[in-house]
Amino acid sequence: MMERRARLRQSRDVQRVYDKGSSWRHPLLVLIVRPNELGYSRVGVTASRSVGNAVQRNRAKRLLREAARHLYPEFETAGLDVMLIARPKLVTAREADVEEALAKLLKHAGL
RNA sequence: CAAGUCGGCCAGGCGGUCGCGUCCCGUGCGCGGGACGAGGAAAGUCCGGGCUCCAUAGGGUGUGGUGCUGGGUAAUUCCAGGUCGGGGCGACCUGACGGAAGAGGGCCACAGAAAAGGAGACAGCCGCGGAGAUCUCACUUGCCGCUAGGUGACCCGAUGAGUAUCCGCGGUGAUGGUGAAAAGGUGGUGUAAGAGACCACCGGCAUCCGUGGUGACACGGAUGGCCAGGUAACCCCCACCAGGAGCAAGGCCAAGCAAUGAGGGCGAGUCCUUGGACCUCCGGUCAAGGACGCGGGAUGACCCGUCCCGUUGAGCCCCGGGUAGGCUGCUAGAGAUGAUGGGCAACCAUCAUCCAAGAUAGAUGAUCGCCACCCCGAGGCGCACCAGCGACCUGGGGGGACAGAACCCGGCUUAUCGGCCGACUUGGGCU
RNA sequence: GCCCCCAUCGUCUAGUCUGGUCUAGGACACGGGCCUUUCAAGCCCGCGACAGGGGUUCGAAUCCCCUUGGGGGUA
Repeated sequence: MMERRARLRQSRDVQRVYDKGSSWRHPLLVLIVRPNELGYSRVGVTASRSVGNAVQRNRAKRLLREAARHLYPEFETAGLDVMLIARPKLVTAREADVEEALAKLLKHAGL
């Protein structure tokens, strides 16, 4: 994943994004975005029980991180807190498909 | 060669590119380099322990667990060996059975006569008592007939017969049927009919003795009463074991609120002694101490007992406020590998060498190439009349499971594409 | 992560402790019929479940074990 400061790690940060952020959906994943005041962007990933067992949840989160790592330069300086939520179909997807889906969502979000 | 049994092992490999976590080194603080980085089940959380905190005079009653035997182990519901029962031709698998004649209670639906301490008579069989034929023969007699004979009446007599049958009383557990289960089996004696009522043999049980074994138990002998249903994964009895919670345990730091709280409610008292002050000087109020009682807490299931606190405030409930950040625990351990020795084995002892994940919105990933492995179908080549076969060659397509450490171990259970190795059994063939 | 609890017709439940009378009962829902001009209500009939597997027992929704799926608590 990216370096530590570019991750969303605190429970309160995640909760703030969930409460106040704007969301965009895709069959593979959901994107939630909220501006922060740090001058750089942070990314968090999550996968609920509905995605599958522990192996499948880890796999889903790794795919999301990998896609976010590749696209991070696109929005690094935008100063946003970004949450990526895995959906069940993500488990069977390829990394390139995930990256494409994330790019599409970021475009919709105006980045 | 075929079929099978048991045990062990692996969980594709190599190399690029881009990344992640921990530690170490260097640094121009931007970063660079190096080492290490999931499993056999990491899973389910079903057992057992370590570790941490809380508690810990004692006694009793419970609750939960275990249950052939002696070992192994830190410990177990685990493991290995033995014993017994069941299954299999066998290798082997599997189960527990402590106790139901050693305490007691409960339950055994339906069916069936009867379902549990010895009961019970539905049918059947038998005895006794009572009632009691049909029919046959003879006697008497009517009719028909020449005779032989036929047919009817009478209900006196005889026989089958006091029989069949019916009723009552009793005997019977052998037979039938019911059921998961009906109180040993076979043969005989016996009897009115029968019955372990008695006898012989067999099976099983109990007690005692002997031999072997640490023991469960096995083998042999004697005696006994003649035989005792199932269920304790129903209560229970016996023996043994178990204090409670869990790393979100626990410790430290920081931050923060009205700083264990400003509010509301509930909440257990009488007596005696002493003291001085006040009052309306009988007495009451106040302070200290004591007795009995009451309330609460600890003894983490309960009771007694013990200890502590409170009885103008212990404690409980409502309401309200704040933090949920960092460090530590955190990985060197019942540790791994090898050798030697002991033991049938599980396992143990000694020595040597080695250090091998520590994440915390939670690291071990993404992608590409090559080579192995498995499957599918195509072409060539070879064999073949065909069907087809092939361990050879060529180039394609597809597949690789179950699953992710979260304090750490030992087990169990469950999931799992496929592959390899070893030991053994049975059957067939060849030498 | 750890610790608990639960699972019965489409839904809510009774029965489970104390095994048999369970072919598993009830309510709502659903389907059909009667009634009504029609609808509703009412009456009658029907459909419909013991999460899965194994064991104990003559017999299991019930007792025991394993698995699966839900729910709750915990700084």
